[in-house]
Amino acid sequence: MATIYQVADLAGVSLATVSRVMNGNVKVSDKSRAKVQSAMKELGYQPNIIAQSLASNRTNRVGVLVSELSGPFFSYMLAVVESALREEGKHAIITAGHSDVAKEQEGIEFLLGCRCDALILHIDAVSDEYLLKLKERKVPFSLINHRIDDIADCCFTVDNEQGGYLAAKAVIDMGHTKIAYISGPEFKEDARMRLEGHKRALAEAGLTFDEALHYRGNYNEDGGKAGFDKLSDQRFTALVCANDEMATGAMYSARKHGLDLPHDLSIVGYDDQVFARYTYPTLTTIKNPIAEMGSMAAKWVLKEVYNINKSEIIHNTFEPKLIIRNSIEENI
Amino acid sequence: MATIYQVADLAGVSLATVSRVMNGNVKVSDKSRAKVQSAMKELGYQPNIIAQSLASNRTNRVGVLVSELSGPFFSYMLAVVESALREEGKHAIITAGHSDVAKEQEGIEFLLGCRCDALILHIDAVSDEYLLKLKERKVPFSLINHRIDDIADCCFTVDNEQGGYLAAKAVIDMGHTKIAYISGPEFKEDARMRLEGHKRALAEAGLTFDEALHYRGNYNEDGGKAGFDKLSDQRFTALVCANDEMATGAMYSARKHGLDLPHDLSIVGYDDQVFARYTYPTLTTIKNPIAEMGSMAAKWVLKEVYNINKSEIIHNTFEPKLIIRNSIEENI
DNA sequence: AACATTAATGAAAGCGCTTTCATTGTTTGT
DNA sequence: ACAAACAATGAAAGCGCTTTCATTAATGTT
Repeated sequence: MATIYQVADLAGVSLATVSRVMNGNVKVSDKSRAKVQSAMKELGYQPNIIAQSLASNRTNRVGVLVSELSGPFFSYMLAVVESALREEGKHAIITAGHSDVAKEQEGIEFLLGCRCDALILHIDAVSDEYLLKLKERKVPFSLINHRIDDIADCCFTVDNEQGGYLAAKAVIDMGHTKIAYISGPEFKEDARMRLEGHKRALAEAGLTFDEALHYRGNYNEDGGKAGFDKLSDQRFTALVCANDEMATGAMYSARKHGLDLPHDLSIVGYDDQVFARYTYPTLTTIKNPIAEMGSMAAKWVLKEVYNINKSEIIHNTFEPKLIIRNSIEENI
Repeated sequence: MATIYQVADLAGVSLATVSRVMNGNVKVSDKSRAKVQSAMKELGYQPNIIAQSLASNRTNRVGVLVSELSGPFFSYMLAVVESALREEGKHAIITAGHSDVAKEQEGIEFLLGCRCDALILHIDAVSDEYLLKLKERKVPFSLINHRIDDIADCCFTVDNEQGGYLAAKAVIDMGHTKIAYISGPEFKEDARMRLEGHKRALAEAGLTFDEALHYRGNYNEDGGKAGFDKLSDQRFTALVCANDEMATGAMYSARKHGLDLPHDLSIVGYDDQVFARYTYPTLTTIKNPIAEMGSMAAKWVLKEVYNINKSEIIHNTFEPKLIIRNSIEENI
């Protein structure tokens, strides 16, 4: 593998000049540049990025931490982030936090240990204090799906409250008034916000939120099943779930209880997982703009850390969208 | 950030000794080791892995190329690979090949440019010659889901022929004799092998493979729809699809044609995608041991490239498994 | 034509490690 | 007690770049 010395030799210039040609931030005469470039081509020269990193104190690595690597949700975001970074010659180092404080911190330390220039974090568990302390260390990072007011400019969030609102409104608009809700775990910010939005939609329609029609789930399919079982002695014509997994669980239980879906019960999910198109009936749900958020977080890093596309306009909040399928019906 | 010099100073030894303590491959007296370790702790020393890479010519990076980052299939494998590597302090650099020759080559070159110590490749399009030439360059790599005889020891494949066989056998065992097949794209090795297995099962049962009951699909949902539409003028009681997407497409079309599933038609998929549990009826399918393969590929790299767990036994072929759900029924 | 600027270049230090090789100090055998 | 062998250590070179600083060449000014 050719080194910069060999290029310099062949081109008849010093290695400093070769370096300048590569980096392009200092003037080099056209003649020298031409000589260097042809020497590079002749040798098939590829700079050693490790040496570049050491000398420049820039690794061109961006650490990405998501809750799970597997699962359609995060992997889609990863795909977007990776390609945006790669386009600019940056490498994504990815890892998973598994929604656990210790593992998330360990993941962050791991990425820091990799000497990443910046991090893109989708965290669930780690505390705001930890993150604020992290901000004081030198590594820049952005936050996906989590907002801390003091550092709002690097936070990219979707309006979960609005999503919760849209989900409830979908069935309200179809004339439902007895609406049950299976919420996500209290400790998750998005779960709390979705519930807020749900309540707002009810209030706006002049309906009261009834705790008897509320079950606190865990975001898993089981939670949906358990939720429906628990709620089944109540009367309601629509059921809104805080995510798609729980919605499918609820569908399962509802059918077990002999309900004809969607006729006897309208169900709404949240997230627009891939399988939402395959459930029976196909699931009406809320789609979060994951790709857009990932892409924006990548742009933020590119802009703030690498000074690429300085003119790019960064926005921090994203709107969820209602996806109507067959799991809801007019209430007659 | 503390450097090795500061540790050496504080410990009162040379930096060579500190380095030896870190790497642990050369004898150091207990006294020195203790001094060094306490100095490290005191300074909160973390070695600069970039400098280590440069000096040792080892980056501890493993490049991983998959067809798609998004989608449950690969992301699950990624998750397994990443955690296996991370456990040994190696970093996964991931990228996607999008089943396209140029993009796959570009991805490989990108990973090579990252100075990865090894690659784990899930390729669809690139030619065997290219890979064999790659083998001659110095970067070791392993292949997932693709076998080249000359370098079989680094290839990790699932027996797709057997999978095709199992899928067909599932409906044969239920008494079906008129069995249609929607295959995957010819250029994909796994698609060809699944078809082979399908034929073998038919032959074994004394049934003849009828080209009129065969549609060449594209592995997408559309392909499944188109396939069923095309086949619908034929008579058959079971339909085997070369993947789950096409199976759901076929289900959709079948229902449009007024069939009652699974009563009027038994359907089998392949891959056991997450959504297979959510289709209606839930999909009988073939599960590939993706996680096992990913894990084994990671172990191979660890063993061959990093000399970790030398005693680990590597095996190269994996068996698919039939997952029975509700989309098939006895033929009466 | 003599001088002041500016532009382009090269020499060399340094990034933080690993590893070779020479040099100590220590043990063993006789 | 003394040479021979060995174990532990340190000095220093080197990995392939970037970047500062000094130097030389080119250009402009009067």
